Amino acid sequence: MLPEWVNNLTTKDKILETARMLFMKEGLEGVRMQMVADEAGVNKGLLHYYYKSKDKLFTAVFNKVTSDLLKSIGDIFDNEEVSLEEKIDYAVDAYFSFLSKNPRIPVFFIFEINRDSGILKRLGFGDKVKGLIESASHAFPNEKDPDFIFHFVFTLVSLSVFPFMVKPLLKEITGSEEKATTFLDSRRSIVKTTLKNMAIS
Amino acid sequence: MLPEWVNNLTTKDKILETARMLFMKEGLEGVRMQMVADEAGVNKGLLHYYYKSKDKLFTAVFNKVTSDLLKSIGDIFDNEEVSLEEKIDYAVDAYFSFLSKNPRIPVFFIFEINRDSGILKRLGFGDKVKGLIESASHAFPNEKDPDFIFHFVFTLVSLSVFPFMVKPLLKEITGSEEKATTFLDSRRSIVKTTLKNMAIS
DNA sequence: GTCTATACGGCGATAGAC
DNA sequence: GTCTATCGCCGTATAGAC
Repeated sequence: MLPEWVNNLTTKDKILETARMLFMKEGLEGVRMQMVADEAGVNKGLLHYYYKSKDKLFTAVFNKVTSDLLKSIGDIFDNEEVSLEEKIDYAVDAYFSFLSKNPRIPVFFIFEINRDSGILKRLGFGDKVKGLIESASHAFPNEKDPDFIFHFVFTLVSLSVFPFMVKPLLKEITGSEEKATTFLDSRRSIVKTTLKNMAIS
Repeated sequence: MLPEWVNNLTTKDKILETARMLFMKEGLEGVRMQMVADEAGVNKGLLHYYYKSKDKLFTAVFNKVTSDLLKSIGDIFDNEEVSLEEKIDYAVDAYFSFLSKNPRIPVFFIFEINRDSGILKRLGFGDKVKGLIESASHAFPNEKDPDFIFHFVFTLVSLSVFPFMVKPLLKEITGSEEKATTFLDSRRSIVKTTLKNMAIS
């Protein structure tokens, strides 16, 4: 159930990593401390020893996940000075690749910000995103206005994230996991084309 | 907290409607039977009298929500024989309007299908969606191939639904509920333009 | 149909031995 | 640091009066 590499971590990190996987799938209230202990192969008492309470453990997980998420968006614009077309190809590929490796992050994040609307303020997440948009704008020809940049990135994220979030439905419609994955991949070129159309208009 | 019209319902429906609102925000495990009873202004025993168990109540809610969701997609293509451009305008406006009235449905639905992957099969939801895509395809000039139709509808839904799901983040970034709503509205024309570009290519 | 009282289990959390 | 035992509460569900 757990990936191999988790076994090499310290007990504290092993707990955090296990909790991350469980919380991402089941949400805060769907997870039992006993589950985390069992999955991680450690004693339940240790969870409280290291993280004090379930809420604190959850917050630690949420922080980890959101920092991964922010970094992933930052990374996709972090490429050399090439043509706009190439930048778009690179960005879409990078984002799809991140989502393939972390398919649960978007649903988790979106569920949580809708359930507990204060969480973004507590983490100062709004400012971090603003900084990120700022730096993303450097990837574009500077004649474009800020509003356009924001809409452009927003479209990129919408089109890339949504297919991964509805993958269970795609699996049900297409009839198999493989066909759903194939469809996901066929979306990639649609996203690229759509963004290129948007950039030249 | 509850809308006025709920008071006119039978006790059974009052419970269902209250449960729907709570489950949509908090998820299955985040809701207490006592909460539902208190919000609905009825006795907790009645919840079991009418719905037997929490799980059964939840399933009743999920059924109600998904049938609303399916109907909303069906409706947006249910317009007269006008030009493709007008159809797109109509479809986007109709879908945005539905989402404004039911902003929580997408997050709820997506969270649930990812948490309990068997739920779609149990409800026969895949077939219902396939039938819907079929009927949606009649809204398009018949020279288009089925794959294109599917991608087109998928793009429409992706671009429309995503902004509503991240509204708490938009609120945090823009600084106020009103500005977030304004941004949501500015997305509407982007979605229309994007779809028109896609249709003519 | 509606309400009260209560049974029963599960869960988060702590104390304390090793 | 790790493990066992246990406390106390909370939540679902039921029994039974009205």
